[in-house]
Amino acid sequence: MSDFNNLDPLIHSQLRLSIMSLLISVESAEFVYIKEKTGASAGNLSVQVDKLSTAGYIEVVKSFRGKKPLTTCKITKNGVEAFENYVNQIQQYLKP
Amino acid sequence: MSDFNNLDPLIHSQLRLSIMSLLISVESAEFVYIKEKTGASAGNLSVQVDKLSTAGYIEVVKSFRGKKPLTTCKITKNGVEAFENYVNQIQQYLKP
DNA sequence: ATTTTTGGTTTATATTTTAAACTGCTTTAC
DNA sequence: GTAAAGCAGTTTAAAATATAAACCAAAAAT
Repeated sequence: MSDFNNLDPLIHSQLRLSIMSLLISVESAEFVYIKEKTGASAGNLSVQVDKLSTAGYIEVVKSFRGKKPLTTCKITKNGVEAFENYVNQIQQYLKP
Repeated sequence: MSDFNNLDPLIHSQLRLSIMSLLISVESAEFVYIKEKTGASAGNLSVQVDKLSTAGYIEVVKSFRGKKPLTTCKITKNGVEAFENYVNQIQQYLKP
């Protein structure tokens, strides 16, 4: 069984993969920054950030900068693990 | 832009990725064989094979072995190209 | 001869993704 | 000062996808 089946579906998604691979290389990132970097719409990003957060892969903190709302995302230990797992698996499968 | 966006969505899917990565390393493969290797249900496999075929990524030939229907799949030149492209891109993005 | 199996396809349902519309506050323009 | 426009998101609804369930025709088994 060449099982791509156990590729974590929560990570295996265009946008969530972008988010995770951005967050893994950075201490934390603001919503707007992620939005710009990934090119996602605010709505889509909001939903996907929620999913990653619910899964415990990222931590989301809502605060304010001056008077404007500020949403900050940070990958969790679990998130790092899940992402590395995903990468290892897909690398394995797609090995030349 | 760390663009995962141009990861061909036709290939970026659990099952279709399985199918393609199986077909790329083999001259051709029978439906039943692919089904066993990937662990997919017949229905799901049928649909995804259709999509890859419609996209011109694989070629599907329906014949008979003895008296039983036999569906054979073979990756096309376009398919090889698309797959290699996909692999290169994701390798690039996920490079450690 | 009818039941089961094989090799699928079609259709319906569940899930996911994506975008459109909305909210609440702020700043700018008039 | 108040209406219009912007910013930073969220919620909801619609479109697309994936998956499974139901089905079909022929063949094999009982």
